[in-house]
Amino acid sequence: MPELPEVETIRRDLTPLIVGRTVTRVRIHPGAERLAVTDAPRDLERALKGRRVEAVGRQGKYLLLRLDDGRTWVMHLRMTGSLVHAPADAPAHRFERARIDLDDGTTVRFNDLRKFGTWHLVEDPLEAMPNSGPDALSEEFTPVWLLACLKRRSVAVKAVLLDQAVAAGVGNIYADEACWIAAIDPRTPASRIGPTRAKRLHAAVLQTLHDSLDDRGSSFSDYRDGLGGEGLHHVRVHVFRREGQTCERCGSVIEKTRVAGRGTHFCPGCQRR
DNA sequence: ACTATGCCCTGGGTGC
DNA sequence: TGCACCCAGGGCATAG
Repeated sequence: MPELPEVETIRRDLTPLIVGRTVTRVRIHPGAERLAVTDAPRDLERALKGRRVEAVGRQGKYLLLRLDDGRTWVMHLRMTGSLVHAPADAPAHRFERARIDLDDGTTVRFNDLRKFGTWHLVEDPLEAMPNSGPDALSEEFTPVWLLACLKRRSVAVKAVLLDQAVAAGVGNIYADEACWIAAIDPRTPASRIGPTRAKRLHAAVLQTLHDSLDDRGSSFSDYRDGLGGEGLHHVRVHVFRREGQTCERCGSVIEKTRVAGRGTHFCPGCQRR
């Protein structure tokens, strides 16, 4: 599940390897046609051939490859996607869905078990992510903004954290982790969170994202960094997928439930409504 | 405007 | 061993 720390790790890995490189060929493999959203696969392959990558950016969970014709190649990895830089002769991963050849003889492979990943080729990145709000690590994501978002919603606080219009880049892992760090029950109605707890929750979101970034992300299942390696953070989480284990803060047994349609992990002892 | 639900997709795990 | 079934979930479409 690549969320903000995982996508940012990939961005940092790929930047020195692909910026300044020209795409010599793109192949979207049979069965992966849905990867190409804005154009038919063959058209997208043609449009990308010969383009030079000027910069690799990120907004929330989207990776943004700015090209020399001014357009942006917007990629989303969804749950099981990865982008791995590899030599031309490296064997294809079992779930390789597309391959990008570069002018220095290297490649980037797009691997994606569940085929949920998307590629957009657009003039303006916002076309590909119309519902994206402030990136969770940007200056626009502030305690005041978070409080305002919480105040006007009746759903669970975790559902608000998962809303990409509120804090782009936060997904299921880090929403659970942030609620634990802030000692807030993820089921709490959002509008009941006051200024004090909103400030605490905001700090918790930043903390969990930075902690994971320091570990190059979490590899619970399919996530790989830009070099094919695993992240290290999944062994350092506080609650995510730790149901039945002991809470390190209060000793209670961590529980799992469903919130906003997502598996949700929390400590019933120290996370308060 | 908000909220809930289903869809996309496939491997891995479970139970019989 | 085989098979049916369920689960994982980000973002979007749709319905209420």
